[in-house]
Amino acid sequence: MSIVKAVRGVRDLLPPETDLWNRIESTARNVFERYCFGEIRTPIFEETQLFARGVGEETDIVSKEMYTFTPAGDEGGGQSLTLRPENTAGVVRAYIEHRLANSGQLQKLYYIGPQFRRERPQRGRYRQFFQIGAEVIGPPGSGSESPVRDAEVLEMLASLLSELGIRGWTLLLNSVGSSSERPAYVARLREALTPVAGQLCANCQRRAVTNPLRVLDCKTPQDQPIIDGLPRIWDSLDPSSKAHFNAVRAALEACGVPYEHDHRLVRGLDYYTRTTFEFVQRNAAAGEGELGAQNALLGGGRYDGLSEAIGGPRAPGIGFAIGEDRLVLALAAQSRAEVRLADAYIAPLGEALNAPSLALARELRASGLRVELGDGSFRLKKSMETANKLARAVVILGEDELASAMLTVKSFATGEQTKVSRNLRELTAVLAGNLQS
RNA sequence: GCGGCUAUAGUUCAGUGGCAGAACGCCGGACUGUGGCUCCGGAUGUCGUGGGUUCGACCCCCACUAGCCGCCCCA
Repeated sequence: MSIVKAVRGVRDLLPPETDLWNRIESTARNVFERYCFGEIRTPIFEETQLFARGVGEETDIVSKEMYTFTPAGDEGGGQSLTLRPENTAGVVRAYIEHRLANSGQLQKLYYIGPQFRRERPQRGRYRQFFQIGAEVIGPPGSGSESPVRDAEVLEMLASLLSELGIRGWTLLLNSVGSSSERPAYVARLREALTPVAGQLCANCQRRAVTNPLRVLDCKTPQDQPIIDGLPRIWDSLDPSSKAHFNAVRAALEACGVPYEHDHRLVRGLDYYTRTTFEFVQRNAAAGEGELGAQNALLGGGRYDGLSEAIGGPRAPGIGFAIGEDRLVLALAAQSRAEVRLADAYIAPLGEALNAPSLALARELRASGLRVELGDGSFRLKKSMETANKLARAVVILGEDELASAMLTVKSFATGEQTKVSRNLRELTAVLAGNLQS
């Protein structure tokens, strides 16, 4: 019989790597708290409609990457459901459904959780992947349209990456204009491409027809002079979009967050308007290669029309999604995960000492120490070997110790062995002292 | 979805058409109450799965599966 394995593109996360995941998540929660965001948890699947209308029917995500299924039977049978490929649409759906607009206030929400896309897996890209994201959304009049919200979110991200210890990131910033400016630009771009498309690489010849914006992403060196000569989206923006963008820049400069205005940054989701951004790690010295072709650590932007697209009231907003898998890759390259040693390993000498040893472990653990418990069937030598692998100190509990109420404690750091009375206060003092040395 | 590379011990990897290997890790050894370093010994295994060629396949061929790299796209 063949062994059942995890399906393609998904994986198990095991200790000690999960320590790193937990550290990333608690750092993110901590930062979000300081910016007064609250956590939202939306369902892992939604009506397929939500993504079709929110993310965009023509995007790759919706047209070919979704896990869509139709449950058979009972109530609501036949309804098409989809594992969420991203979380912004779900958050905005919840915003509408719970009438959060009625508070009149800005809503600041963050989420951490798995997302699902059926893409070809490779380094830094999985079919179940984890995103840490946040959204700032609110009705007109709540200030959700203000460029200071964009800048605040970007500044928060810069702080988060810095607190996580991510080095060598670059913030790429652009404006894709409003939902009316962008189609006008695409038309101009298409027109400009027509005479020169024949000189571009094969990829771009296809893109020029299917998705002209993507031509701007081309990395083929020979194409660069031609692409540089194409019209810039900036020149298609109206004065208010330009003013918005300039205000974001001014605020970033005021707080010292470095960025690059990347005229070519276009993003794949239909709902983006005005500000779009990515934080990429492409500096060789900071470990490029760890992320492979997936050098985007996070991406996001403004989505002033999303709520209306899925049937809600006008509710401009801005948000981002961090690829947690990629943060882990970037951080793992900087420091290898290590198994954390226990503060003490209790070694019972003989099975009769198992019970009193568990009682001792309970007390030490209750007082906050990390304690491993041995097994009385082990010989002392084996207990010592095991203890040395797992803990900083060993507490020996044999017949002598039981009779005298004096435990034997040996530090692996110093090699010193002492007798300590079986007293929680004294024991914890000795073990805590050992952690210092 | 398309293209390229890869799959051997728990891990990282050698290997040859004719007995399956190294390092690390693991277990054991004097010692029925003492770890780390060293020494000695041991097991590592359906050589990814299924077919085919051959007297004989871990090796050659085909298919499948998975991983990695790239494309597309994205976090």
